Amino acid sequence: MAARTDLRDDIIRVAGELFMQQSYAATSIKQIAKAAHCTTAALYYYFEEGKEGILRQVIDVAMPNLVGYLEPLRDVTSLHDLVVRLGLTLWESGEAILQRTRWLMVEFPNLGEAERARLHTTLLQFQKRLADLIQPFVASRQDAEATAWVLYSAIFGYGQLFVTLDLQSAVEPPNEQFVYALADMIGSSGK
Amino acid sequence: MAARTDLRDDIIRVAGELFMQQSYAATSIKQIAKAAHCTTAALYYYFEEGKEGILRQVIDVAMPNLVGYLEPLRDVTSLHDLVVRLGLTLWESGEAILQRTRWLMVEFPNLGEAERARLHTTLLQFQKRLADLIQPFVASRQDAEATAWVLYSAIFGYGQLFVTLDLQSAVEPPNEQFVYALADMIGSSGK
DNA sequence: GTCTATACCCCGATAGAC
DNA sequence: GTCTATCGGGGTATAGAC
Repeated sequence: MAARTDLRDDIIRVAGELFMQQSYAATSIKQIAKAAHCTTAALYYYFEEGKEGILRQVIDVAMPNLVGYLEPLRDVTSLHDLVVRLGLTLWESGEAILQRTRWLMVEFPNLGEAERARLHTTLLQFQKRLADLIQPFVASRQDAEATAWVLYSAIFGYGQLFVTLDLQSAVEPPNEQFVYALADMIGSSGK
Repeated sequence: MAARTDLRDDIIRVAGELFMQQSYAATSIKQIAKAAHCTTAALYYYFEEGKEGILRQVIDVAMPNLVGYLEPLRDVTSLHDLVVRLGLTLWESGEAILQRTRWLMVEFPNLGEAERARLHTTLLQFQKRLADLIQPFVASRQDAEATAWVLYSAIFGYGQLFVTLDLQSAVEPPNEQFVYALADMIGSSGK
């Protein structure tokens, strides 16, 4: 670890880790200061609004860039292909996203209007982009939108059940069966 | 409100409400005492383990009885029928369940081994029961199980997106389109 | 910019009166 | 059974030295 050049960034980083592990309410500024190797007074130098100011910065950084996961899927050749590749991609690299989404869900009641609006925009962008990818394989835009919601909900719900609620520790997670079953269903609904 | 006959039940009830609104960590026993119209000393009379003891009782009460929602669906005549009726049923009366599930998700890191195991059992029972209902309409038990996971994940994820993350305040929720799109996909995968 | 020292409050918990 | 009174500790936040 190099000599500290930017304490402010360190604070946001370690505060983010603590918030996600323990929730905002359960994390004290003394903990944050200790983890960032400074004192609470230093926190107040960078964040005049105190703990809430830190939270706002952490939320900014935590907003998931879901749309990025869809870029590599622009060349899919069928609905079945799309679902399978999206499922496998998310399964490989989606734990970080799930973590952050879980956290945003936990803190949702603490979020201000502006942050809620940003989160909604992010979620809706993903659904629209997903509908764009689905559109070539279905009859209408309305079908594409509805199919996108189903796909989104299923993947999201599966992640919440098996990762966030840790069902994967209780039963062997049916990852492949799930993805292929979903792909069969969605794929067979195309034109 | 009648004269208090059972302070203990009152404590569990109001503590549950506070925990679900604010999370366990953010709720103090002084708040609980005030809401239950008693002092903190009285809490310790009923709950020797203090705040954690109260949490355990609240969790007991909060465990969602998901399986109950499936009882009225024993006479479905097709997969399509099953999905539509389950979707509509949950949409009518499922907010309370979603609330409690959201809360269990928030508190999951605080849960002990025993509570986690009970939660997992509850979730898995629902999936098995769902697979039982699906089985007559598909080729194998394995298909029924996989379909049950897809259905469960989709409904669960949809609820989390639109209710817990309050997407319903940002866009008109596509409830009917969603249910019928899901029913078409799952229904067309039967035998 | 970062620290020491401290103010003031609410936290969870308990002893002992009634 | 329920209360009053209180303890020790950790919470957020700040003033002022360096």
